[in-house]
Order: sequence, then C-alpha cells, then structure tokens
Amino acid sequence: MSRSTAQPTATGPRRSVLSDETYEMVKAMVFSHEIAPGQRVNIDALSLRLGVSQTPIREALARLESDGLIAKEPLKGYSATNLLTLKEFGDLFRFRLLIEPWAAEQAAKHIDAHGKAALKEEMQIAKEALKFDDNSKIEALTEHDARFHSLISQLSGNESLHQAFERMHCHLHLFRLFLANQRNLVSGEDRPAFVSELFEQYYQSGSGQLAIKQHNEIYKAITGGDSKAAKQAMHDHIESSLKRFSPAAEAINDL
Amino acid sequence: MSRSTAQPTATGPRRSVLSDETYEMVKAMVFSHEIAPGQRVNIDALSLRLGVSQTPIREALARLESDGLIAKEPLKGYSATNLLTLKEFGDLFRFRLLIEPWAAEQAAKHIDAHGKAALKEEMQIAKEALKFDDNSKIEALTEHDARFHSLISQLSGNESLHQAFERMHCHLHLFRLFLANQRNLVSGEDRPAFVSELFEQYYQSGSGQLAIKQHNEIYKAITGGDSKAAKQAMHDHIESSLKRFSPAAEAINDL
DNA sequence: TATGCTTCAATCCTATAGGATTTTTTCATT
DNA sequence: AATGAAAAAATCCTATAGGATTGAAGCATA
Repeated sequence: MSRSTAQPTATGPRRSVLSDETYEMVKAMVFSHEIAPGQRVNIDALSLRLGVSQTPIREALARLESDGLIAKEPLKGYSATNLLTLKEFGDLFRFRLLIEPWAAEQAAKHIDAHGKAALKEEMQIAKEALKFDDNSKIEALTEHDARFHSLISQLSGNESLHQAFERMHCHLHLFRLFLANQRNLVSGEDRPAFVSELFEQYYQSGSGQLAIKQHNEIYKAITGGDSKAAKQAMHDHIESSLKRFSPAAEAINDL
Repeated sequence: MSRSTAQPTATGPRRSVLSDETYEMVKAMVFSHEIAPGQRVNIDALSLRLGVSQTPIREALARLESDGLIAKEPLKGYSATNLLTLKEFGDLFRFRLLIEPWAAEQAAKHIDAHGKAALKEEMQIAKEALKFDDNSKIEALTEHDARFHSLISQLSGNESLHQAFERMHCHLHLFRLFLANQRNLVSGEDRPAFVSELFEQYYQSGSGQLAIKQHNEIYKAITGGDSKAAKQAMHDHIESSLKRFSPAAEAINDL
C-alpha cells in the first residue's frame, strides 16, 4: 500500500540478475565516455539514470573497481579512472608480448576438434564483417578482435593465463583510448581524417585487411599444430598492433 | 529513538571504510577456512556475525567474486570457491614461470636506489623472522614470501604485469590449499608430520632455510644489475617451489 | 588579506519491507 | 510404498528513507 513506485515490476519479468545488468551498463558507459575519464560517479544520479536502486549500483561499482575501470576514494566517492598514459599503454603491449605468443604456442600444441571449430567460426564471423558498411564493420571487427584474442588465451589451456588476460581488459582500455582520441579530434582541426586513417591502418590496411590477414595466419598455425609458427605469428601481430595504435596513444598523451 | 541496535557506534569511531574492512575480514575467513571451500555464504548470517548491515557485505562479496575467491550463482547465493585442482595448481605455476622470471630480469635492468632499499628491507625482515619460534616463523615467512614476489613484480616497472600478478592471489590460493591439507590431515592418520615436513622443506629445508637462500640469490642478482642471473634465479626458485608444494596439491586432489 | 568558525552538501551506512525464486515439506494418487 | 504435484519456508534481491560522519564552501573577524 505504501509502495508508490511500481517501477520494478513494470519493466516486465527479469530473467537475469539486475546487479549483473547494471555492471554491464556502467561498464558500457565508461567505455563509451558517457562517463568521461576522471569524472566523478554519483551513485544517486546513476540510480536515477538507470532506474535501479542503489544496491545494484554499489555492487557494480565494487566490481568495476576491482577491474580497474572505476577508482574509489574512501568517504569521497567513485570516479572513472583516467585513460592509459603512454607508459601504461606500452606496459600493456609489452605484457601482451610476454603472454600471448606463449598462449598461441600452447594452443597449437593442445588444439582439438572443438577448439578448431571455435576458431573457424570466429574467423568466419570476421570475414562476414568485412562486407559491412564502415560503421558496422568497425564495431564488428573490434568485437571480433577481442573475442579472437580471448579465445586463444583460453585455448592455451592455462586457466591462470586466461583469467589474467580477461582481467586485463586490454581491448576495452585500448578502444576507450581510441574513442577519446576521436572525440578530442572531432572538436579540433581537420584531424578526423587522421582517426579514420588509424582505423583503416588497423583494420583494413591497404587493400589487405591486415589484422584479419594476421589473424588468419595465427589461425592456420594453431589449427595446423605448428606451435612455433603460431608463437611467431602472434608476436608479429601484437607488435604490428602496437605500431598502429601508438599514434593514438601519443596524441592523447600530448594533449 | 528507534535505533535499538547500538552495535555500530559501540565499536568506537571508525577511521576507514566499513566496506573495506568487511572485504578484508571475509577474505581472511575464506583464507583461514572459517568459510570452508565450497561452503555457502549466507549474507544475513555474515551480517550478524560481523555486526554490519548487508550493504557492505554485498560490496565485499562482489569484489571477492572479482578476485575469484567467492563464486556467485544468480538467485542462489554466494559460496566460497573450491580449492585449486591439481591442474589449476599446475597452471598457476606454469604461468608464474612465464611472467616472474621476466619480471626479475626487468627489475635487474631498471633497479634504482629506492628499489634496492625496499628489497634490502624485505630481506632483513626475512632474516629476523628466522629467529622466531616455529608458529611465528611460518606466519612471518609466508607473509615475507608474498611481499617479496609482489615487490619484484612491481620493480619490473610493468604496471600490467604487476596488476596481473596481484589479481592472481597466488600466495593466498597456495596457502589456502596448504591449510586445507593441514586440517584434513589432522583428523586423519599420523600425517600431520607430513605437513610439518612440507613446511620445513619449503621454509627451512635441511639446515639451509632454502627459500630464503633462493630469495637472497634473486636479491643479489637484481641489486647487482645482473638481469640474466636474476631471471635464472627466479626460474629456479619457482620450479623449486613447485616441487615442494606438489605433494600438498596431490594429496588434496586425491582426497 | 589571512585565519577560524559555521553552514551546507555529499557520501556512507543502516534498517525495514516486500517481490521473486529456489528448496523443502507435505499430501494425494497409483 | 513410491512417485508426482502443490503448498510452505527459506533465501535472495530490490527499493526507499533517514541518521551519522566527513569534506567543502561561505562568511565574519582580527
């Protein structure tokens, strides 16, 4: 009788847990700069914005803090973490160079029919994505890239490595950096072309769709059981990514 | 007036955030098997047990889930994660063998006066600990071991590696495994001797305090700037740990 | 102008009520 | 007696309001 707010049941029957959904929503907001880097995160405001109570918000923020996307200052509140500095950017790639080639090597050694099928399916998705128009293509390829690297870390068979890779959230950080670049440049000079160029370099360099080509080499080496080639191909691919992303990281750092 | 429970303020003025304290307390409970592996974690019960309301409990559990110490089943509740299986145990060490020798190598390359002082201080603590009686010694050396490895991952200068190492919680998992062993064996046959033996092998093998000796070699190599020796020493040390811990992991796995 | 006090706002934490889901218990039927 | 369905209990999850504490802003005074 005293319950004047019919909100919770009005949204229909929920299957999943609200706390998890909230987590994903806030993560997406940080990811898309709806919550800008360094910006304070007000729990009450978020509660109103998302239409849920404080409890799930708090759980989501606690998890995001663990993920390193949100920082908590005791008795002050939460705020979005800053973008990667140039050093952190380099650290991220150097660490990836340490673990991912090894993961690819192990994956090639232990690959089975199930793993081959999963890789094949992922490569198929990437090829389909190349036919999309520009915006859809960028989004699809970004997601493919994240899934592809995650899959290989999983196929390494080493649970610790896989968890460490997931908790790193490298694609999220990189793309967040990238979007920041895009935003800043749009309100700048004629540098949007620069951003597009970067995207092009990364996803379709020249006429060759370079990243997909490199993924394909890794894919072939792993499914072929050639561990040495898999390791080398992954190493080259990450170094290649590093070179292509660097301008974006530097631009932000100079800002 | 309606506040019948004076508990929260009765404990005195709190300085830190209750949520963080709760996190540490629950972590300690999992660590010490007060919450046994696989056991359900009742929020209401924890709330009463720790004398705090549900909100900080929930935040703590959300973070612990992110850490991999607590598992959440939607609409069923939280429960402590199971102990490491033999495979996970092996994965953990193989992953450490991948990243820690590299960390030691990098630390040796970038070491400065500040880093040297920190390492020296940590080694001093270890030497002091050797003089303690058995129980205190084990506790002190365990904590030293965790700090030593963490410090080196930090001195590597690579933020990503350091975070990955911390989030792995390897010492917590290993010692939890170890305590489980101890508990099971106490209620078993005459195997407590076996446990003590393991401790001895790890912390004071023979008359040599083997682990400290190995730490000392790593320490010397890093402060001496000998990156190759540091890498090798760390590699040997971890392999040595693996061999000593294996019986404990196997015993639990067979159980 | 600089310092100290008061007021204000924000945040953290608590408490309780109620909807939703799962598990257990009970009961009827074959 | 065993199996299946329905009811009850326990638990989880959410929502909302308000007290307590802390940090910041504004103002008066020396």
